[in-house]
Amino acid sequence: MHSPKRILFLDLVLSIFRLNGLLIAEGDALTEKLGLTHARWKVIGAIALSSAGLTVPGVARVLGQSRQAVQRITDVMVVDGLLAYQRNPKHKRSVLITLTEEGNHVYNMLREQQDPWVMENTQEIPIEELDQTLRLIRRLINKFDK
Amino acid sequence: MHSPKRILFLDLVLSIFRLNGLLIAEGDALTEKLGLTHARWKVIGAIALSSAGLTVPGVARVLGQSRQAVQRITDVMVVDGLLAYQRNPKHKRSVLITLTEEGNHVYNMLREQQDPWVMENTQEIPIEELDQTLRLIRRLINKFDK
DNA sequence: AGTACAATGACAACATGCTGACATAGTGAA
DNA sequence: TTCACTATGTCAGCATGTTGTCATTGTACT
Repeated sequence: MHSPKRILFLDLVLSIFRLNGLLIAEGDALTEKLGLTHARWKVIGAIALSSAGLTVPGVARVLGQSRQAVQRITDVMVVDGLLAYQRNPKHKRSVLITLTEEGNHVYNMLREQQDPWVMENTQEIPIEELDQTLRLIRRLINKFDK
Repeated sequence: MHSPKRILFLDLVLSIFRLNGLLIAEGDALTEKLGLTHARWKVIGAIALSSAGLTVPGVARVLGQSRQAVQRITDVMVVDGLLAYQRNPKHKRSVLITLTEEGNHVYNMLREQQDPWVMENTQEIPIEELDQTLRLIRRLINKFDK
């Protein structure tokens, strides 16, 4: 009952919770000067990693959040001039989200903060370990995302 | 600058965010019948696992959260009869949190739900992979937890 | 084409996290 | 003992997440 695997898995779950909180704090500290928050950092990051355009529900799916939560954030970011909604050729109502000029500028500044942060926190970690961890995380995501 | 490692790491960060949300949803679904939420079973788990008594700020430190957030949850759980505050011999103001009889019962039922859930979600995953992933996650936690 | 079902936007209610601020209790050093 | 500093409880404001609901748009099947 108290198998090593059970302990290991529960430990992993709690660690995910913990790391999530710490990453949010890191993201907030990192982007404080840019007027960003972790919620906005997440949205910008998701959009930046997507080659094709993303809609609001699309960002929500990437982040594993409700579309309403994302919509609230993007609406504010549009008002703030960081994002813009563009006509979606594939959907009349569901617009595509794009970075405005200012949004791009902020994103570049975000990158300037983010790059040394990434460097600092991955330099002693072999790329193979990152890759293997990401694969397991994704495996779990697929398990629960149904 | 868009190095593979950078992309990999940012992808990992976003995946952590996503898995965190999914795990919370899993936990909520798992404990729905017990009248618990993820915030509450985190607190119950922390208290149940502590041999010595825990204060509110103590729970906060274990979970890596603000004491105010924990205080709000425990106050409600005391009203609901799951927790009780006990005089703390070491501190006049900061009381100890204990599980009531009902709280203990709920914790045991939580375990009964949790065990098969863990079994179901780890049976095809080699223990070595879990272990390796947990080690990397912890490595990151230690990096950020200062 | 028509129709049932899914996806989306919009709004609301609520849960949970954070920080800030203030008063009080506890601790340790002079 | 006294005093500065820390820890705690408490209250408030706010950011961000969830679910629920409803109207509307898209999609797929007959």
